[in-house]
Amino acid sequence: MTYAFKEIEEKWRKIWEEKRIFQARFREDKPKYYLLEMFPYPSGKIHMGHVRNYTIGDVVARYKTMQGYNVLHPMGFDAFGQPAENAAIKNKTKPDGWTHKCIEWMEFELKKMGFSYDWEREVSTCDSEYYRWNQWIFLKMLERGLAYKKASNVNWCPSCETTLANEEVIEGACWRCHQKVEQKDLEQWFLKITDYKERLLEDLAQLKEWPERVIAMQTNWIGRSQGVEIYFRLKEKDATIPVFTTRADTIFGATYVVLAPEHPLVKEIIKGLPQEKAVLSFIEKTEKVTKEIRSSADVRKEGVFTGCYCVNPANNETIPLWIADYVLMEYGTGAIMAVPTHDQRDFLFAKEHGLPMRVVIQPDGRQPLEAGAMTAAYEEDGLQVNSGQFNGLPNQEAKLKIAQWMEEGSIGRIRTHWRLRDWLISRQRYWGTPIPVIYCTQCGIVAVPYEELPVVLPEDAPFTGEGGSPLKKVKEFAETTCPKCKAPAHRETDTMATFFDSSWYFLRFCSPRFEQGPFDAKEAGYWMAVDQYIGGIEHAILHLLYSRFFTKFFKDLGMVGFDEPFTRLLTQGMVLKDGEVMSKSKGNIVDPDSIIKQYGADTLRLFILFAAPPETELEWDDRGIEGAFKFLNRVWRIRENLIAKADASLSKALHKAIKKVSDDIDNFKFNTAIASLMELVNAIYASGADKQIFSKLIILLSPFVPHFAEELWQSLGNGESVTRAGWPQFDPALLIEETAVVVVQVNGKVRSKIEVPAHTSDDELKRLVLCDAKIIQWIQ
RNA sequence: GCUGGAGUGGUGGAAUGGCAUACACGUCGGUCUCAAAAACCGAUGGGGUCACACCCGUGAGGGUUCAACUCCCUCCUCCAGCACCA
Repeated sequence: MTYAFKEIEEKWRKIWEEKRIFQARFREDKPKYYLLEMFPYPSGKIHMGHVRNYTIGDVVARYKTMQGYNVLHPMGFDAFGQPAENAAIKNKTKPDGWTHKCIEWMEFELKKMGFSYDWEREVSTCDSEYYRWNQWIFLKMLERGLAYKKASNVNWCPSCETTLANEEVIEGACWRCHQKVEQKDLEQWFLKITDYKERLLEDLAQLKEWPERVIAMQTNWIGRSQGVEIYFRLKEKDATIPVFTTRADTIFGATYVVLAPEHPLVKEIIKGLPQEKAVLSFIEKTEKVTKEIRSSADVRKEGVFTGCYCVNPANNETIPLWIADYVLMEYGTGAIMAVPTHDQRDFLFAKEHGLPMRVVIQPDGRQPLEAGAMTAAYEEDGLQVNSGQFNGLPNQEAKLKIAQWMEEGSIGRIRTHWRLRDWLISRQRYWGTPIPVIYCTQCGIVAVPYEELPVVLPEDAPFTGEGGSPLKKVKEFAETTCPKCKAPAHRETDTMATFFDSSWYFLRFCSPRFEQGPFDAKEAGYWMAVDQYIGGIEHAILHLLYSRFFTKFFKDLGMVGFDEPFTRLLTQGMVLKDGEVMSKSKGNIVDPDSIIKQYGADTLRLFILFAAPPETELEWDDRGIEGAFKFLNRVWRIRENLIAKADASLSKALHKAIKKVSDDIDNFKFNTAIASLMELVNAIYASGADKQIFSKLIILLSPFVPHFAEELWQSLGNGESVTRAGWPQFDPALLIEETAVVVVQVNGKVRSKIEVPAHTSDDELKRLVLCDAKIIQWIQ
């Protein structure tokens, strides 16, 4: 017989809901704990990734509650976005209806897992009561010059028919549909995240409880690099080319300068030169080649001589000016000084085109380099040569000295360069937050007045799936009057990127029905920061960087008093089947719902926690789920075999387990926490448990398998819900062993084990060891 | 190329520098049963032995240490992120 999980789970879920047992109240007198899992996109069905993410969070939430914390554990939906729109096009429905149906169904599925959410705080980003605050935040940014519109070359996904932020382009493809991203010149809305680059970088140091790799990824993404901007004057022209370099120490080895084909100066300086035609045709040729092909490593470096010369400001040498496709307009100044001897790319280019080379750094104590004989650039450290007054210095030292020297002589400037670009937020799509701006022929760009928010997304829009924002075609929406001069005007018809919505939802959860602002500063002051955030690694840059940016913005507005929104971060691993990510196309999906039907939610929760540590990938295993189910039944049967008074040794085993489970949950080692409970259960099978010990076991199990634990807890007559039971304390006295097994090694090899009383003195121990028969034969 | 992480039984995975392989799956054996399933008990890294003893063993090779999966050095392989970033 197996336990009746279906009835049990339904029964307790209903009772918990009726008693509003997970409701979080603003109580400044109590220590708080804000536990948050990344809210889902309402696709309609939950998958194993959700189950894993939310089960991990639920264990911690329940554990912290039982420890006496006032826990905030909310849930909501990241409900704007393209899938709803695509579904609408396909099924000829409305995104709104489709989304709400999905939310309803997903809520139902999440509830079946027994997660301890305070559903009264639920928010959906597609509700105007939520997105009006997106608009409010946007206007605040507009006021401060942090939101601006500019024409530029932007990422364009041809299949989603919309622009994309840099962060949304993964290996040259759209993060959502994996189509190749193109470049387009468009006028778009940007957020000036670059104003916060220093703080976004520096404050990473505060995030001591974030995974290192996320810190590393963000550091890379922000991409600070320290160097010098050096000015190369053109010969016989009135122009100067600034180049950026991190290797000022190699300036005396710069034997030519290279511009990116798109460099604005190019067309101007080649005018009338014999090379003009060749240069123009080269530019045309590179334009056709996509960015992706250009940046692949094995492509030959192509280029062309401009016919112009410039002057190396360090040694006043006249050097040629080239154009090459390996120089990128979007990094640095779009121009480089080429040092073929000490940069591998320059080396290849110089070899290809027969350009001069000069060694300026010699390896210390090794065979000196000779430019003509080199087969690769020498990029390591060494001593300066051919470098005027800097000869003989170690290059790292020279790097600083040369930089200072150039600043003093006004031939260069010490500069810091950043990789981070401003965040492109306009999307040519319908299902998102309307950007609250009006265009007036008289007044230009006019903000929608705060009192007119929200700018509501019209319910009806034509979804043909053919080009352009659907909102453009909704006259009642697009046509309006200017708030300033009352003349006819039209609205912005682009909507905001959905990452805008999710950049502050954690603040909304603190006071989800607040009407005077995006959140109540007082309540947010109590609940924030999020003590523990849990979600997928795919947001390591995107969502996590944007949320950090928003938080700093709110701090500047005086709305919050902290710099960072998420104190501790856990990124959970993916759920695999047969070594591959579960996906429809591979047909290897295990549907959580079918597992719940067969074994119950508790078994699913237990398996997913036990099978692997949370940060690593988890291989789905049907036999493993069977094992989890068997374990629960094994626990279940203890109740029928309780004895009057358990052996003292069992009490010790229990206290050991209490310590182990507590420590392990604190450190997210759910798999070993469960293993220690299995050991305790094995001990109970060996010696028999009494009601008191069994009750404690149930408390320890309850964060993992809450329905199961609640049923046993109450059937033992323990009264009030196990969720209110209080986390057990272990008695340190019981953890002290009376005897210890001493392992005796001779020359590093285990030769004997002897059991001695706990406080045996060293001398006594030595004596015992030396007369141990097994040891004697090894110490001759 | 740079950055981060990983490599342990047949499998998922444990191990503050101190008994490598906890716990589970699988397999084998036993109890119960006419039988099977379930349940319960036990065995289970490799070599070796009737059985012990003993030897080998945490990707490879060195090193530190009385003692290394763990620390240091040099490699290899795999995963992830970024990448003609000047």
